[in-house]
Amino acid sequence: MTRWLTEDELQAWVRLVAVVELLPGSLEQQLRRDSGLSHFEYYVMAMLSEAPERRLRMTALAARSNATLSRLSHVVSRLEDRGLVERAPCPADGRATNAVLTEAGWRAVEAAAPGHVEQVRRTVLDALEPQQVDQLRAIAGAILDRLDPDGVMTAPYSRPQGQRA
Amino acid sequence: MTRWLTEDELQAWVRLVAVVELLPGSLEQQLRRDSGLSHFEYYVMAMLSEAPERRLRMTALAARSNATLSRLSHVVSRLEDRGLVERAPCPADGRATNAVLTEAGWRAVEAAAPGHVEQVRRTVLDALEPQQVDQLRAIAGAILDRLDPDGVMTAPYSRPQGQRA
DNA sequence: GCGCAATGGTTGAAGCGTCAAGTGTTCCGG
DNA sequence: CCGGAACACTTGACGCTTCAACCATTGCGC
Repeated sequence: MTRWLTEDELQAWVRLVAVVELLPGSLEQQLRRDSGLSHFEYYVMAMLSEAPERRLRMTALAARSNATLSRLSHVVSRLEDRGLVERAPCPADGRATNAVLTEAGWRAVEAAAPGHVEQVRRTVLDALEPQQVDQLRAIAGAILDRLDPDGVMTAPYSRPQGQRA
Repeated sequence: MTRWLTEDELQAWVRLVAVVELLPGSLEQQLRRDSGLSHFEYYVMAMLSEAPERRLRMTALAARSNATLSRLSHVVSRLEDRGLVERAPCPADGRATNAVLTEAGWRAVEAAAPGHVEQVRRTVLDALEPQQVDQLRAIAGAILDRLDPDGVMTAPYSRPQGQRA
């Protein structure tokens, strides 16, 4: 009783899978080469850089970056060793930990951002017509309603503000 | 001199990143739960199941699955341990190895396919209007021209044939 | 207040991917 | 043909993610 895919659906699907498979590697490669950061490390630090006080609780940071607390904890430990992030106990809740971007961390993000945005333009946005960008916004939005109904991952961007990618 | 992203571009980009980040996990989870296979294992075996004789040379298989030869070699070793795939030296070229799907491997793919297709429908295709599926096909195609100019990853599907995802 | 589940986070071992180095073929110039 | 370069992998060590177990703190029922 499986509803198999039509030819059109199959092609759309195969291409989407290929994009999903290839895009992370492309971003990863550029960032690692030019900034010595993994995409995940960059993303975590970018989230911190946009947060008030450049600090966020581990749980919030994990949600925004779609990571388990464990993964985040390990990564923050490594970033801490490199002096890019610091941990600070949360005064309001003794169980919680805040991750704080250091000055060096801020500079690292600032330095990495332009190259990253360039890469995004090169591989995605500049490949599309303006109307396709709109279509992509709608399509990705529709898919996200299924994948992430609460919009946890896009939360920081859901209310229009001037922010970098 | 960085061309920063416009509001529209930023939103499209943020959502695409979220999809790219979330979709693999969603597929992974369903497959692992229902079939005990990782998405990559499933994908490799699906490629084999569609190949003539259900066999492919390691290099070709690696290209189709966007993996390094090393990664593929490790994965094939594990699948071999589980009796789902076998290695056979290639008679035509002494350097080459063929990966062959076993009967058990074929049954595993057959068993996993319906659930996987269901998941694809649930999370992506059924979330979109028919015209959006067409748009997605064009958009993903345009991005792939940048990411994978030679169309290595979509090669098996470039010529229309009746095949499952 | 007291006990106990829930919350927030860390840790260590195991598994998978990557990278560098290695083995054995095949191709090819001379 | 003979030697070296290119090719098709394989292997082992290292790094990152996951998973399960763990500890400390907080909230809550009573």
